[in-house]
Amino acid sequence: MKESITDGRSRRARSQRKNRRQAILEAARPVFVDKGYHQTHISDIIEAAGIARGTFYLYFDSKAAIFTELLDLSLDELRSSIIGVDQGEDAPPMEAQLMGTVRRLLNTVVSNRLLTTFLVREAVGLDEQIDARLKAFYAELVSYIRDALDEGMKMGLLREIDSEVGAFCIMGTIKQFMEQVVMYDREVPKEDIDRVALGVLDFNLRGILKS
Amino acid sequence: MKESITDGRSRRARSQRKNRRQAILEAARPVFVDKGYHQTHISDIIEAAGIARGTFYLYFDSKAAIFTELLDLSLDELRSSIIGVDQGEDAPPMEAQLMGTVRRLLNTVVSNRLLTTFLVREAVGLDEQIDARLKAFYAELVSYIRDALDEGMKMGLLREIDSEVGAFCIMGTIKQFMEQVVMYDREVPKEDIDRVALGVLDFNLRGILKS
Amino acid sequence: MKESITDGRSRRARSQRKNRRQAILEAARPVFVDKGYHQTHISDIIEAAGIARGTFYLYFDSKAAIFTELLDLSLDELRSSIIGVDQGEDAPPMEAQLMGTVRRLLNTVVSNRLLTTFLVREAVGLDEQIDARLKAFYAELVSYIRDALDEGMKMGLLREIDSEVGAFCIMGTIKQFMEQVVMYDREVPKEDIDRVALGVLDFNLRGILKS
Amino acid sequence: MKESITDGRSRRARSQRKNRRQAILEAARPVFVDKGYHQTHISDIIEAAGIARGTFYLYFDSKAAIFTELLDLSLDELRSSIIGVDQGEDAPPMEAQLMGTVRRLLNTVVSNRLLTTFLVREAVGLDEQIDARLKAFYAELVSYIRDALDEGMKMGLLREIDSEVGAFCIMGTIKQFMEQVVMYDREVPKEDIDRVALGVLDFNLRGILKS
DNA sequence: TATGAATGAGCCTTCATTCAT
DNA sequence: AATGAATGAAGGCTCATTCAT
Repeated sequence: MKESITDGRSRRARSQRKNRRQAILEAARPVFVDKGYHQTHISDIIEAAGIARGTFYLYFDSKAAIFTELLDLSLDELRSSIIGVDQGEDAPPMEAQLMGTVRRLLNTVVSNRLLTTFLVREAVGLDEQIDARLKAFYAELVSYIRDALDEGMKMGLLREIDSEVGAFCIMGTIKQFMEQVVMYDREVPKEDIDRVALGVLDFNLRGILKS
Repeated sequence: MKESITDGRSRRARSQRKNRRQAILEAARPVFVDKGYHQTHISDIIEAAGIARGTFYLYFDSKAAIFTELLDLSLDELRSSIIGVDQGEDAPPMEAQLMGTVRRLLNTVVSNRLLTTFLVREAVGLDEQIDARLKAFYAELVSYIRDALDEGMKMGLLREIDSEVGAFCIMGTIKQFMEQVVMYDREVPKEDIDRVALGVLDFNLRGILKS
Repeated sequence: MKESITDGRSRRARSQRKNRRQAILEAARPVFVDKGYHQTHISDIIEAAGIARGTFYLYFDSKAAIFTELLDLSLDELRSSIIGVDQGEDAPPMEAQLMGTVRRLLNTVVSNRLLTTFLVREAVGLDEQIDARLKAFYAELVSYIRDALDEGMKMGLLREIDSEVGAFCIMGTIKQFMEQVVMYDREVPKEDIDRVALGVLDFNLRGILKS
Repeated sequence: MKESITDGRSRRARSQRKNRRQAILEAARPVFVDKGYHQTHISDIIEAAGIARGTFYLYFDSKAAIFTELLDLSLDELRSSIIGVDQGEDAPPMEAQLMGTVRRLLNTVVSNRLLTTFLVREAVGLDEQIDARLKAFYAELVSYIRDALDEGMKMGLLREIDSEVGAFCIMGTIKQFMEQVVMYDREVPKEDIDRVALGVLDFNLRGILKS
């Protein structure tokens, strides 16, 4: 009896469940962003989500769990805004491609300030697992950049530099940009982003030295 | 009467008092570095320092207070390793001077890993005051770099770039370096530092582009 | 939706909540009476109430809060045993009326020794707020008595005395009686109360002087 | 050698010691009065006395000890202002004598507000020993009054009342007066005291009833 | 599935007292 | 006798998590 009608029900249920999870996640995000991990209490989350205390634990194992999940989501979003630069590696000139990546990245950062905040503000020390996550993400990014640099050198487009060092320098400029965005949380006009993106790109490409 | 005996006594007392403070400070530093602010309990500190609970509060007002002091010390150390580059602005060639600064900075970072960890790991969200401290420090640094860039441009040594953007890009490469150092907390040989410092400098000066 | 289910549930919840509060209050009262404010620890209260530490803070903000509430309750009980003397001011002879009040008051005091103890033992100095509460209560009482005296004088029933002074003298005899009751915490037989009440009344009415 | 000169020294020493004790006591009194027992910390006392922490414990065993001593002093002062009424029991008319006592008592109270505060404000619950002290004092006072009443009745000067009840009623009016004095800690002019003392006496003697 | 009352481990801080100098 | 640094027991309160309904 119960089983017979389960199909429709459980579908709905499952979908509802997903929605609930999603809703809680979305409700929690700005809270975490606003108050930081430690200052965000379960009370804040359930209040923001409009659910009861117990309900929260129906969908998430712990405070750390929801935070980690949120972090992962953020990382994925950011990741996907970068990856894809490789696609169509054949034709477009190197510089244009890089410019595209940087611009895309910065735009993602700006339009997802909440997301970015995690990566910048909640850096390390919360939880072993979270630490590892972030570390891995950045390592991945650096590795990705390094490969791109190696490729560029092989193609004769780039100077012969220590690609490891170059990669994390680039990583550094990007992170710093993210931090700026997070810190001055005013609205940033599109053209400003472009100007800065261009500046960052220019810096990374040519450095500061004349000629 | 009180004053007459006090001289010798209080001198000793004051000196001892300073020593105690210093000792507690030094004992607390690695604990904070190791476990992070939140996971460090007063118990850990007093155990490390070999003092009683109450003694701690004889020298520091609170956990936040000792942490802030430690942070300030770190900031000062780092600051003093940077500032001073301007001195003798007349003769030494720009590049050499910059190289000196970068090398000095990186060396400071490496040889004070504990110190560096604060600046990188405990970034934000602990305490309004601590946040402000860090923010101010980095702002100061960026401002310092920007001035140097403006000067360099005026002297015709540097390309005409957005000095604001350039400054925080450089800041970013430095911070990233610091992070690397902190994360992989193996011993780093001097020559490696030099290699990387050179790499970072090279990156900042010439970027990655050929020619 | 939330509201629709809430009706029945929350009613029960609210009622239970009230019960819990009440239970804690009742459990705390004898503890406070027995050990005094400062010697009563949260541990004592929760032990007496048979609840967990956190539960206490679910219902009361602090130790001071529950004490204040208990005090207020006591004051109210006592107040209500006094006020009402005015009612039916037309017929009953002054003396009988007063006798009634005094008897009622003393009876309240005796049958609520716990209550009385607060007013006598925890006098002052615990907390600004608590102090103010007590002061206000006694001021109110004195004022009430003074008005009654003034009325009595106007009606020609009482000697012309300084009603202010008279009022606090009466207040004093009452408080002293309360103190006696609290101090010798043996059971007091009804007839004793009556005897003493009569004695107090007699004293207040006629003083000690012959004729 | 040491012993030979000890006479003079130890005399001076003993005298100094006495002075120190006295000085600390006097310094502590207003602090206790101002802040109450619990809010007065050893720090406050030694600061007021201008001595070192350890020195305090050279003269007093504990916080409770100095408080108790201060209390005893106060009680003695008050006691001595009352007792003495008996002296010259032969001639002076009862009323005059009583009036004298009351006036003397009230004056003592007013001119020793610090002293009085102890008896009123720090009433009970601090310490078993202190409690007992106060209880004993008041019991003694009541007993003294009761005896006087009994005497007065035997002499045919007073109405036949329950001397026990009468005694504590009188005690109550006195205590209430003390409280008033303590609570409104403005300066009270001599003539006011007299007026009130007269009022209190009048009340105690004749009550409130006409004729 | 949802609720929210209950739990209790854990932590920071205070302050009377001791004791080496 | 005087000092004041050191001690450590003790207590109020928080908050993530559980569980009966």
